[in-house]
Amino acid sequence: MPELPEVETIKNALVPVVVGQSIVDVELFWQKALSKPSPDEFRRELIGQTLEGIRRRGKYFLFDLSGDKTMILHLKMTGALLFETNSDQKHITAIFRLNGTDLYFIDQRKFGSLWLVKDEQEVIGKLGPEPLDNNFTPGLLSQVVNRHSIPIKALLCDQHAVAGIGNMYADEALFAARIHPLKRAKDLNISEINGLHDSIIEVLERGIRHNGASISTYRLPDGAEGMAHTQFQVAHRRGEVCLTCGSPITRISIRGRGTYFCPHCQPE
DNA sequence: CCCGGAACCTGAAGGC
DNA sequence: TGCCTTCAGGTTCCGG
Repeated sequence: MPELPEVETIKNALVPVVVGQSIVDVELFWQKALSKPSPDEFRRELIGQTLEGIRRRGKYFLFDLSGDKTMILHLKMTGALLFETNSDQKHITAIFRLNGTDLYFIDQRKFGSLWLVKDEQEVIGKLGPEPLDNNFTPGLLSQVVNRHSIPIKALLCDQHAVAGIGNMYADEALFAARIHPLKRAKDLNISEINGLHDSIIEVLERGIRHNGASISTYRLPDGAEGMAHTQFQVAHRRGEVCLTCGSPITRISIRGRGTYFCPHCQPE
């Protein structure tokens, strides 16, 4: 599932290829993916514009255009952005035909979303801090954590608390920090918060270094798989043992999300 | 404030 | 083999 490292990896792969290209045509096959504006307006406004840059905020892609609007895209759970296609691609949500490349927005479960807006804040304005920015300090994390009494796992997945962390990397960060996922956020002490801060950065950066995790449908734009899942200590390791202590990895459900952890390394 | 559940979707996996 | 159910999890919303 695309989380911060996956979105960052895709963005970094797209930039050298598509930035500078102009949009020749836009085909939208799943209209419900488009939150704003209307499909006609979307197509009319995009055609002829140049892609001037791509940024990431949390799990969102922000496409800077030569006009005064920004196209925003979210892959949700099964979305992918691919160059060309391997002929039998199903589930095409949209095709962006550029003057040098065709960019396909593929989405098996059709949860992905698109926007074209003047003010990007109306889409991403409520996101929490970027965990890989310099301003994401232990003190900032402490402020966020102390405001909530929900399980720390649930808080890490809340995009309004910290942006970009999803189910997989939340489990990985908590394992690295040796914190039980059900521990109430505000019950974390200073040293746990400091450790969690460092662990969040560590697991996200490791994810990026390994090109993201191909647990599900995630692919790089050229179709290659990421390797970050081979580094996972607990996430999606159902039925396996902890690489640190040999205890069986346990799976519980927190807020309806599968949560993997080591009960020995992450005691209550 | 916190939680559970539903909704949006499809395909994979498991049970019988 | 095949039908049926459950599960997967990013985000939002709604009710208790």
